[in-house]
Amino acid sequence: MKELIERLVAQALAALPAEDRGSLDDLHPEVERSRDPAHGDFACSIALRLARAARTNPRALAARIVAALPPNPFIARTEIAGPGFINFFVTTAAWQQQIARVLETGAAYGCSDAGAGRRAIVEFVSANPTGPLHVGHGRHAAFGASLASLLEATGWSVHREYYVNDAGRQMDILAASVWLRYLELCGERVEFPVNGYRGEYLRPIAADLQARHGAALRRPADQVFADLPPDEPAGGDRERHIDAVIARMRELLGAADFRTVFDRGLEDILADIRDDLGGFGVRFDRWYSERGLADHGAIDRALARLREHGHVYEQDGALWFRATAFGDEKDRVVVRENGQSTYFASDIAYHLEKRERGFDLLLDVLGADHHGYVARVRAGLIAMGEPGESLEVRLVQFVALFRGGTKVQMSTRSGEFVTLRELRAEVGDDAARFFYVMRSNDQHLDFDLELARARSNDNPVYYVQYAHARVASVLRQAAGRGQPFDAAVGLAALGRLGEPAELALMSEIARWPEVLGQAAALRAPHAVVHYLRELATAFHACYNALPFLVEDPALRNARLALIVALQQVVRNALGLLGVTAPETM
RNA sequence: GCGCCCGUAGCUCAAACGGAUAGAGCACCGGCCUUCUAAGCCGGUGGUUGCAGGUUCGAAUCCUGCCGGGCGCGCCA
Repeated sequence: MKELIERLVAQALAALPAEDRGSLDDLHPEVERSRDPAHGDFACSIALRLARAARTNPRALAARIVAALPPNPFIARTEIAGPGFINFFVTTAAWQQQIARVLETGAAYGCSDAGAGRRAIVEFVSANPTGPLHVGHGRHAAFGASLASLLEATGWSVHREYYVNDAGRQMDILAASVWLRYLELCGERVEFPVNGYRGEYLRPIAADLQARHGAALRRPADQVFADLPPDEPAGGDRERHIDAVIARMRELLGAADFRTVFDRGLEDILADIRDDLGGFGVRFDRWYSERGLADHGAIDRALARLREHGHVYEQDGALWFRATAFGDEKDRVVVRENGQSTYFASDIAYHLEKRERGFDLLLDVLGADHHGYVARVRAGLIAMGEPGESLEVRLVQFVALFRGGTKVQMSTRSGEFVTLRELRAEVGDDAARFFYVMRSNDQHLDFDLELARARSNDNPVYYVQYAHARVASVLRQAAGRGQPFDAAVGLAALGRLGEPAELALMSEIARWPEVLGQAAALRAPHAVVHYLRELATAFHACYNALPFLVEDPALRNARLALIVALQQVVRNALGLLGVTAPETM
């Protein structure tokens, strides 16, 4: 409906003399839902906007636009109100035909081709494979997955990717940690480094290693720790100590066996993450290896591009990228004095590689603590001759868990409730997916565990799912009475729908394409959650106000068509959020 | 110190590009089940949008300055 009115206004504008259109020819006729029913169903403020540029009276301009409006059977009337708003009153038939449209288009109702087939790569989660996902990653997963679905539903070609940080020091520390746990299993006495990964999850991985390789990777503990710089508890430095442990491990095992341990840790943890996310309904098209980046020469290509464009220089033995020339606050090292490329070099290489793969939109979902990284990577892209706007970053704020009124402390040490897996087990996947995207991604999220698991009317997930199940229940009742829903009869009798509660529900149903389009454009899955609540409210109100299973077959099937349409929209919207739509509750 | 994000009802949060009287949920108060699931509905109380200025027909939204909270400022990853 909104789209229709926008088209009508656009046509009216095109018919106006140039001086009325002002200089803003590209101005989109912005039609929005009226807040106040007295202002009609839709309102357009175009006259107010144009009046400034055209230096005319907005109300007079509005009158000229209205006069130029092509007649349309779905527009009952228009009026000019306030400073120059054009209010549109829609006919009942306009709402009714939306119901027919829902039944015709089904799962596609609400979808659009706004993205025009452009290719987007959505990178999200990308947590280091050094341990299980925690509740913060869960929010990234839920947000990223919903965002990807939103884009797909609005005509984008979407590729979902997880960047696996399988290189670098953190992974070496993981390998050393796995190995030390393995040595313990073999019977060695190990003083576990303060800076190692101390989580219990490494023990099964060490056991896996032992099952596969027996004692082949065992080395005496005194050899391992002989003459190492002391760890922190012994008055030393934790960083130097762990690095020395890693170096010793390499020395004692040799490159090949070091890699064996390293890969065991990486693969086991990655398998766990994959399984966790899969169970959470979050899937990726590709798990992109950071190591592969270097292997395929992507880093070299990126550096070559920077050189070509003359944006690097040498200083203090290192190679620097002139980031300041592209809006960053300081220049960045890309190749260290020791010849190794930096993490930043990998980052820009990865993003260049995304462009090489043909993506128009590089959408990164990152933790809020990574905001400093955005300007840098964009600078890199521009310097390499790629459009800076192709990179779009959405930051996800932190999650605080609450049980009842009290905050759940989330330190790794306390061993309390930290993993996504535990959260899923406690509240269920539906509630978790829903709650994670309930708030705008740039707001801190207070996740109320008790509310999420509550099987009560306070719980918004149940409230929405219940609307879906309730329709299913009504349909079962109808069938049980020997009067199953007859869509043909219902569609033919849509003209019978006109009660206030029915109109309100039809209007909400008609809003879904608007909500979906806007949620995708604004990258705002939370808008879908808010809509779902309002939609469910309109349905529950209708349920209480009117009986559906009435004697008159025409009216009965018309009402059933209405609630079947409602059910379809609830299913479509929940589906985008990765939440199930149950038949019974 | 510099930079980014945030500050809206008692609580948790909405409000695209500046639009009409700032909206929901929870909590609180009062009603509605012999009838399709009360996991529901209806009504009510509740606001100087952190503070002070500015821009204009119009500001929660844009600009400036302050106050409060979070995060970032490595040849770490």
